[in-house]
Amino acid sequence: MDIERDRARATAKDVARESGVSPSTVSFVLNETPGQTIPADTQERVRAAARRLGYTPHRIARALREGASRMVVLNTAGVPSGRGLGGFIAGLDDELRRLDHILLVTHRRDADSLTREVIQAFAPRAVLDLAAVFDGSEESGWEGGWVDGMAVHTLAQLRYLAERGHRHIALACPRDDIDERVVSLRLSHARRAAQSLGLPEPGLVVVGPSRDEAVAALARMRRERPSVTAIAAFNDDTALLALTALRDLGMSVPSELSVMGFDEGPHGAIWQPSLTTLRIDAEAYGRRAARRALGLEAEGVPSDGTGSTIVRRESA
Amino acid sequence: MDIERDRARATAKDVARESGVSPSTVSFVLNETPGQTIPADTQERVRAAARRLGYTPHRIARALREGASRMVVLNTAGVPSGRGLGGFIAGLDDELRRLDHILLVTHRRDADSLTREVIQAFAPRAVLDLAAVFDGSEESGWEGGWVDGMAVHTLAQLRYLAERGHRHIALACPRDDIDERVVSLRLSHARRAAQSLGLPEPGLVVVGPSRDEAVAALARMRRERPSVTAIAAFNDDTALLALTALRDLGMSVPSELSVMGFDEGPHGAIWQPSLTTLRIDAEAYGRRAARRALGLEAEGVPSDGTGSTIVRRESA
DNA sequence: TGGAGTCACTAAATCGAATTAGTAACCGTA
DNA sequence: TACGGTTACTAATTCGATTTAGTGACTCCA
Repeated sequence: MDIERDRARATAKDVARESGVSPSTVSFVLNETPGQTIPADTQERVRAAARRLGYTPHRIARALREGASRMVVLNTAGVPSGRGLGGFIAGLDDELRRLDHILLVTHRRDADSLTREVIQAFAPRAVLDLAAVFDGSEESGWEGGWVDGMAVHTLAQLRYLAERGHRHIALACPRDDIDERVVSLRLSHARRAAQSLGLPEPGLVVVGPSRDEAVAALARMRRERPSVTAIAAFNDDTALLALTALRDLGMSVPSELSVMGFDEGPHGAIWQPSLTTLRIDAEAYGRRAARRALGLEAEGVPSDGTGSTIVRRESA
Repeated sequence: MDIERDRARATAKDVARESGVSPSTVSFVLNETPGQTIPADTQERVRAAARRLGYTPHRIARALREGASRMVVLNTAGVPSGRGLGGFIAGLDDELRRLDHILLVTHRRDADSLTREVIQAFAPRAVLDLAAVFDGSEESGWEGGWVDGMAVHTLAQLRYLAERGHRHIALACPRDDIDERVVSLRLSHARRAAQSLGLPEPGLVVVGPSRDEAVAALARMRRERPSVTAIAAFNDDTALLALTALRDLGMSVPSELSVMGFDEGPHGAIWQPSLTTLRIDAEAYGRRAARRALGLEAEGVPSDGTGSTIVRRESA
């Protein structure tokens, strides 16, 4: 269980006493407060004392004074968890840590209550809500970030299929606990991508949530749009469900129909047939999101289409 | 991105002014401080003012005063994420919320640094580290909780196989990013379960991390322990990898070898052959863990073997 | 040599809630 | 009628870091 209690944690006052100055001076030295003139030897004395006592600022006290904790909350509710999200979180976490902030992740579906609660509770510097982001709309502050990256990645997915000769493509999207906004943003990206590739408007198949429903949906698609030769899935799990349904229908992949995943997950490699998909490296986007959340300039982070690679396997 | 800032949030002082009493009285009323005698009409005046102003206590200030935030941190690093974990978290979250605490989940692999950092930063009431819990050892404070539940569930898994006539069972465990301690605890549970069922000591197959390695491991098992007729996997993903490897080896499941998963995940149902597994309802354990973390009596939570059901499908 | 300006600091206020130590006013009773 | 006890509150302190407003001591230039 690991409850750890402060065993007489050192405060700024302790450091002050130890180094023979006032708490104010300790603060000035340790925070390198601009406009203060403190000689190098005093600074060294203070720093040494802080080190000796193992002083770490009490962040709650600091947060009370500053009016906000050095903390960013990310709510992932409703966003599928492929490798891309993992990378995004890793990048975000790492960059925030570098900026002396802490990332905390929540899984709440009801983003509203979560957001309000956490804000009330801890006054984080920022609350990032992935699902809200996918509203696609407007001034969410994420432009150029992961979301625009998603547009580029979606283009890469469709381009791969187009290059292999597919013109009539269907978009497979899930109906489970994934947030609708996320799905519809991906769809609009896909439509635009198809257009820019000179493909006809792609159709839509909703696979799931159950296996039977997936089978029914694909059978219907087969009847109503027999020209479709490839399926671009919303994510790997959707693709796998589609593969299962196609097998149930006795169709062979990829000879009769190709299937392509998105945001590589762990199961595609061991499926039968194995799943062709797109590996997304979202770490850089995570870093950028971190800087943006703190109101810093995001520098040196790629905003172009790099960061995704085709994982070519059997299904497409 | 959703940064929300306090737009002039009401403080206890505001409530005091509004209701014509002192901040102390406000605190007494709203916290129902024992030993204070405040007439009902005054109480009502204070509460009404609080309501009118939309007052919510500033939790950072409260945390500074109390020495700990009303918050519990759960680190899931290295624990596989089947449905069981999800349920555990849901139960934990819900119960903590009921107790006016907030749950925050982190994904850090290096639990140590995480723990230290978060404790320093926010002084949570408790930090739960699932991986550490699985050290299995001693006084972790979790006895009787999810971990002991795991022992019972493991027994249920092996019993199902035993009842279907299997005597020589191999335990399949993963070699990926799952914490070793978790794996070894499950193994010791499984050994004890086998013993209590009167089965011979079960063997061990390490499947993975790659498909090729899984194939090699199962081929070796086949050679060296041909009497084995069933595999009890560490979790669903391990089971699926084993199924894939067996297919690669041209073996048929379940006629030549049965495979059983653990802690039902989403993919087993759509696999070929579909995966027989165990569904774990860990929500009750989550609730119990919540109360325990806050030092309360855990009441009315099942500690016996209820809370898991066999999901019978094709593979075993 | 006196006034302005810098240096090297410190005292005190602040953030918001909780809590300890009081303090008037009243009530009963010895 | 004076004393103890309760009622209904309030003032002041605390948590720990940050920050504003100072304050002596010294330097420099006129």
